Amino acid sequence: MLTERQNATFEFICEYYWQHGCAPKLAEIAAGIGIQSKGVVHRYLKAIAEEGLIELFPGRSRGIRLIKNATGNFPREFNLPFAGKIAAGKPIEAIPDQNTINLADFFLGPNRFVLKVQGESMIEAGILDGDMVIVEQRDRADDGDIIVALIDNNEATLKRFQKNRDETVTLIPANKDLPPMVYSAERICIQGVVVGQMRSYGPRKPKYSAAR
Amino acid sequence: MLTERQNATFEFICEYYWQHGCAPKLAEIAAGIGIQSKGVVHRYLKAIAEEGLIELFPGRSRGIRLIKNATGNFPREFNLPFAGKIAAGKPIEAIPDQNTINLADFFLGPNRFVLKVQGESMIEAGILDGDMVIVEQRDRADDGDIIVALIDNNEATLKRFQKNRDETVTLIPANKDLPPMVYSAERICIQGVVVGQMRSYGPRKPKYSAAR
DNA sequence: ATTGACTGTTCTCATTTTGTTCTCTATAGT
DNA sequence: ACTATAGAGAACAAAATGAGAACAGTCAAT
Repeated sequence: MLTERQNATFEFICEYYWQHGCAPKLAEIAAGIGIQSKGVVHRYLKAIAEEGLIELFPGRSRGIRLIKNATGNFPREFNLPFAGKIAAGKPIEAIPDQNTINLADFFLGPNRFVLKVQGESMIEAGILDGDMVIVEQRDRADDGDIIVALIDNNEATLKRFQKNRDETVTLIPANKDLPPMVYSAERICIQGVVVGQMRSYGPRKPKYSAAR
Repeated sequence: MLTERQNATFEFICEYYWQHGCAPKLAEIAAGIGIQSKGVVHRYLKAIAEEGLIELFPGRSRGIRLIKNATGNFPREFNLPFAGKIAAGKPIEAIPDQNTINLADFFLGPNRFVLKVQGESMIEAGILDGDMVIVEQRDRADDGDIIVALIDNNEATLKRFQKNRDETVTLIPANKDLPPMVYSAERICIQGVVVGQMRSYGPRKPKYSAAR
């Protein structure tokens, strides 16, 4: 169990990590939690390491590695170089002031989960069989949103949503072969709204990690 | 675990790499991080190589290859809850032992960058106007791969790749309105292969104060 | 092939920074 | 009084940083 100051130290380290992408040095931690002595910081670090929250590399500068995250800190280092726009017939056009793209901003958010899509009902909206969709849990949607809906508390489906005036809703597939369906509002339970979509090509199959 | 200056060195290399398309030489790195000595730079390079972030080709000029991008130093979790499969007409089917999906495994990798797609030439492959594609830098591709190609060192394009017997290649759009194009192999320079694709719906319309 | 400029590699040396270990003091709470 | 927590600060060893010289391999031009 960490003491109050040890906890403050740990949170400072997490935040520093999040901002800088590397561990702070002792003097920085001291300044960050409002004390002068590096020696005291070192004492705290040993205690935190004892708890298993961090790992220390003795003697090394910034020799701290986070084992567990403080709540809510997203890794800022989840990004890829952003090369610009590609349009048919033109050279790749760089976009100034944006040379990396942060996938966290792109996908992460509260109350989101991932579903793997089976079937081709949304193929004309660019959602293919096997794609992943990121769904934000909500109980209402706007017209035109792609939603995950439960019909009669039984069938799940992925369709475009449209609310009608007469207390009915229409679920519209993006597939010429499938007709839009009209339901009375009570039969439809909105599970969430699709906020993102992703697909992985190539021999490398998407990996899943079991929950800890 | 990199030190502060080693990290600065590494970031400089990454930046230089994506800016110039090749690795910097030692003197350039030295100037870039604000020191005089090539020897010091070399010491840093060995340390970074030790961490597995770059690969060194001894003796060669600009003999540095990036293994990971600037942010892949330390492992962090990047997970979303994985709810299972959704297929039309069935309940959502949970997949045992796959409760979270790791976006890092899905998308991150060496020599990858992101392009924003303009135009609808790949629309039937589920790549829409405005989508992002993750491209892995490579100079060769297999038949059927979706590649980023440079035609006559000028035009960039995103097409499906097919190698023909007679030293030509065919670039095939996924759009009925556009014909496949045949080029002599010398005119085509493969920039990379699409390994992933993603799309973000929104940004969400201003939220009206919805009474839940 | 030979040359010379360039670039990477390997050293040594000096300096600064940083982590580590101490001792000492102070404050609360049982 | 005793103990646990907090903090200051000194002293020291080790790590990190940097300069620069000397050498060797690469590469392009003659």
